[in-house]
Amino acid sequence: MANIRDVARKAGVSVATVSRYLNNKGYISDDAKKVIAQAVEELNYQPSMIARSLSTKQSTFIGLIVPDIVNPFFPELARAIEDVALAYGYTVILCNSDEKLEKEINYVKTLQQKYVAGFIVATTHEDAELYKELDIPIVAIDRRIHISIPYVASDNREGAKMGMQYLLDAGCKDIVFMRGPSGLYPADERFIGFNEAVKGKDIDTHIVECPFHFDAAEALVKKVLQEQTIDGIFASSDVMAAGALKAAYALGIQVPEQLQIVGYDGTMLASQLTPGLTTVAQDLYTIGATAARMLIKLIEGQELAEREVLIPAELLIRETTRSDAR
Amino acid sequence: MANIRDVARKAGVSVATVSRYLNNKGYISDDAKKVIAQAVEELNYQPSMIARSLSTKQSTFIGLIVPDIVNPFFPELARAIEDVALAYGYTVILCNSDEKLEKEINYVKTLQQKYVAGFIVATTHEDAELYKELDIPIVAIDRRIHISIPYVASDNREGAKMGMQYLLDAGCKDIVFMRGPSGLYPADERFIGFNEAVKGKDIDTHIVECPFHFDAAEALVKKVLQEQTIDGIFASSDVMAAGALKAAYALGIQVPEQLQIVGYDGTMLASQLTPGLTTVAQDLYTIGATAARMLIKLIEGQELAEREVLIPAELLIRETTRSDAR
DNA sequence: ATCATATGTGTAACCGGTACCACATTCAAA
DNA sequence: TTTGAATGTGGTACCGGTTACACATATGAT
Repeated sequence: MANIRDVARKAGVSVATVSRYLNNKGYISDDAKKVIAQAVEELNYQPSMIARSLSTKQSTFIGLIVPDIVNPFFPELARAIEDVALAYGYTVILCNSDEKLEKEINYVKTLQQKYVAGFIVATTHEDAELYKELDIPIVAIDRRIHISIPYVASDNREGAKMGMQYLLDAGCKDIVFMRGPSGLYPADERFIGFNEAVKGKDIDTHIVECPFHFDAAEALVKKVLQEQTIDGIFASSDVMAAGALKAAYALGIQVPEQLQIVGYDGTMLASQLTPGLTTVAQDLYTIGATAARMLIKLIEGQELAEREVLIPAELLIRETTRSDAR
Repeated sequence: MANIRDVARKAGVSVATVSRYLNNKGYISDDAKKVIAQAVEELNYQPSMIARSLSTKQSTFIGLIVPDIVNPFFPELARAIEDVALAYGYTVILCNSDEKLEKEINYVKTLQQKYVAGFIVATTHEDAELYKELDIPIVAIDRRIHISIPYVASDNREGAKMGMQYLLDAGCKDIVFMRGPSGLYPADERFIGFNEAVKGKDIDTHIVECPFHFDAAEALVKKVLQEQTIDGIFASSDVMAAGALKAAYALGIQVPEQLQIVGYDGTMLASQLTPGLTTVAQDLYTIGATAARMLIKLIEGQELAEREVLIPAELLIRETTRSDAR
């Protein structure tokens, strides 16, 4: 592969001029531009990002740390991030932390050595010292890290309120709220939203805490449904809701006739389930794209208009709830 | 951040000695080792991968190109690849080609500039000149590129045969086979396996071609079910099967009582559906891990024992088929 | 005693860019 | 005419590693 000196030689100019041309920086005559463009073309020259990185101590890599790539929530986010990163000339490095802090730390270290330009992080471990002390740009996504770190997520509180309100309107009187792990910011927010919707209403609610995993949710709901009669479940994620649906099915409970279910997230999974899952949809694409744009701004030294952005959620009504009940 | 010269100075040796120490290469006295280790420790030194890459023209990045990250099949593969890459000190760069050749080409170019060490590719565009001409290691996964390029996938032919056989054993007489896009290697292979299972049997079969997308599958199956009576569907992917399930549900057709469905892939989706989807499970983790190990061998200049490996598939029997029919 | 080989270390060129600084030239304002 | 800013270009040190080569010493074989 040709290097910048080859181009300079062929074009009959200095490497400095070629470099200026490539970076659109400083003064260059039209003549020089033409002759360099020609040489670049003929040699099929592509600048080495590695050399550039070494020299500038910058790179066009973005590290994306997610806790569980198999959870459909994260690939949808990743897709959006990837899209805008590509548009701005950045490349995304995928890191699956498996919800282990240790792996997160390991990744951050490794990627620093490789000069990543910034991180987008969905961490399980809030308030992690790790990130606060890093001197490269970071944007937190879905899960907040620290007030000092820019954050983008959906409006979990309003979303949960909306989902719960819908279940109430649908006539449910005996509702299980499956909350996510306590201490996890979005899970806590959704819980607050749920409480706001329920306050003052004359209904029975049961709170259960559940990790964002299918199997755990299924087992938990099965147990709950065996112990008491319930006519509504509001799950804090689509995966959980899928587990709930499966549990109801196993017990011969009809959805939505006997039991209505609302999920959260708005992933593909929700639409692919049978019956289709009514869910509070986060605008995953917008969240991911916004986070990516914010990070790139940060990387390029621009100011952020807002350090915290909440994207409104939207209720997607499908078949696990009864619209006729309204 | 400290560099190698700082370490050398602190340890009172030359940079060459430090480099040798770091790479475990050439002769080094125990004294030198000790004093360098000390200096590395004190300075919290971490070698720059960028500088190393520039010098050696190698890197520890692996490019992973997938056609659709939102399809649950690929994240599960990615997870495995990522796991073994990490274990060997490599980092995975995620590229979502959106099934567009143009994006694939763009990625390959970009990553070459960044000196990726190799690619793992699931391409939609077989026989792509692009890859044949690349002079860095490549492993094809799921979808074959060219005989010259190492390939790992599940044994699609046997898998399809097994799935179809099961549907036959379950008593289905009127079966729709939803094949994937023709020309796509795994789709063609599964079709062959299907034919092998069906040959000489006295049953009606209907072949429909369908992309690996939920919506298309749902619409197609709905149409088919309205036009004729069917008692079995063998779908070429779990996502397709989910669409079929949804279509049956919409038409009030009971699964598995009136209609039995078998999927293909063995993704999480299959287990999360209600009823649970009987499916021919590819060992996604093994496939991904094997591909990653092969690529790393190639990168490190070792010979491959086999250039083509097929991982056996396994039938996962769940609730969209009737075991009692056997 | 001599020579070959193994062991150990340092110097400096090189990888492919960037960017500081020096040096020309042109052109308009003073 | 002088001055100085704007425009245009080149030389070269530097980023932080690797490694070929030179050189020194110890060890063992002949």
